[in-house]
Amino acid sequence: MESVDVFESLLSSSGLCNWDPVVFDMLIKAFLKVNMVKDGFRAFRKTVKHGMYPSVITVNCLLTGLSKLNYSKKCWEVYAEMERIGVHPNSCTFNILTHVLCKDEDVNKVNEFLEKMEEEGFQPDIVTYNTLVSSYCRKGRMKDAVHLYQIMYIRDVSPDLFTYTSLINGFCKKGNVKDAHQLFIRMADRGLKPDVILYNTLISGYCKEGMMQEARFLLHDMIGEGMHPDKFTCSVLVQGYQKQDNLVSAVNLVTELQRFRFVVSHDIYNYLIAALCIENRPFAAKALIDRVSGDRYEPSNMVYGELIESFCRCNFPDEASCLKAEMVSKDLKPDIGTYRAIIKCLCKLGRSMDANSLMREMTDCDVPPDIEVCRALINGHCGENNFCEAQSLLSFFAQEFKIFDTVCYNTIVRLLSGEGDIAKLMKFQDKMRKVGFAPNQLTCKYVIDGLQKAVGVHKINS
DNA sequence: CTAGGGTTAG
Repeated sequence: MESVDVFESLLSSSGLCNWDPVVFDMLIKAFLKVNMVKDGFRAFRKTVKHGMYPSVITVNCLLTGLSKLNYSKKCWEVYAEMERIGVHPNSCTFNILTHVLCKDEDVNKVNEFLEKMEEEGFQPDIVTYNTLVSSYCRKGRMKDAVHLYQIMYIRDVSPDLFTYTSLINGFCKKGNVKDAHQLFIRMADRGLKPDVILYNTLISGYCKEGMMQEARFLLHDMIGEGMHPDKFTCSVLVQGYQKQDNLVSAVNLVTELQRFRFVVSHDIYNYLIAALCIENRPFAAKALIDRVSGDRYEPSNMVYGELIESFCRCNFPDEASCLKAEMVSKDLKPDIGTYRAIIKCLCKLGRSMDANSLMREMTDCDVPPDIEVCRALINGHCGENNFCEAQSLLSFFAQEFKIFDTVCYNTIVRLLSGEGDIAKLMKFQDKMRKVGFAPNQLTCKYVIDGLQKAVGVHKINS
């Protein structure tokens, strides 16, 4: 839609000045540069329709864009079009299309295509070989991959880091870290220096096999070589430790990397903090936050929530409240789950009055309480023999928030019945009816129990 | 300087 406008306006304004058809070439490239592949494709078609020829480089950019979106069919359309209008493909074109064929798992077609490429006078180069090797590796066809790797030496196209990364990754994926490492050593013998991606690949292989010591050794090796472990390195190692339920080592690793001032993604911090919270180790989680918060890391709303809930599960409501206050001071809005956790925890620990004020705070912040909050408070007050507060909360929740918790209602009825004060019971019943509570079977049973108790009748049936 | 090839895993 937009490309039509841009193309047409470019076309219409070209009459007003000296212009060069290269502007349309640039337009296509510009679309692709900002990842507007479809617009680039449309602009390409229109350019051709108006009898102009985009450059090979531009067509190659277009093919790359289409290939990345897996629009294979469109790639071949473009290729046919360039033959038709006489834009000669070059080695990049062939490599891009080889990649397309490899992705589509068309092995026979790949060979056919390579023959055609040679007919047109292009020898497969390092990129062509790497594309093929990586394709074999991805499909787990290591024998074919290694065979091609040997052919590269024969044809005097020396394998490079890309080749080795594909092969090492291929072996690792098969669980064959030994061969992967051997290749790594051979590569070094041939004078190639592994880069971060290559280290990551092998480290990931070891992590997948649970060989964390080897993985860690490689990490130190790469640091010793002056390389900077990246997010990828960190995430692979953390996941490796996690797979062995070794959260402590994962946390230690991350703090070590952070001390070295290497990039640790905030996702990793979030992940580890969440994991510690789930394992009910809120103090460790809090310590991790404190240690890394200098690292431009700020816990999100969700992380705070998880931490607070973890403290609550472990019966540390004051630590939880403190964090909640910290959230508020940072203009983060605690959600219902956070409030609910602290309220439940306080009630469980016999501090229902403290929970009350928290409930007031949440309603002041326009976070309406839910039935769980209602139930926790009422049960809490009942447990602390504060029936009065329980009763007033029951009607408060009903009136203000339309929460009618029959379970709580019946609990109070049962307790009042147990006290044997019929007048009080009836007064309560009456009040509750007015705010909208309807008694059910269980309510009636409790009321009858209360009456019997009051008049001293012993139960006949138990 | 210039387009094309290599790393996790959900």
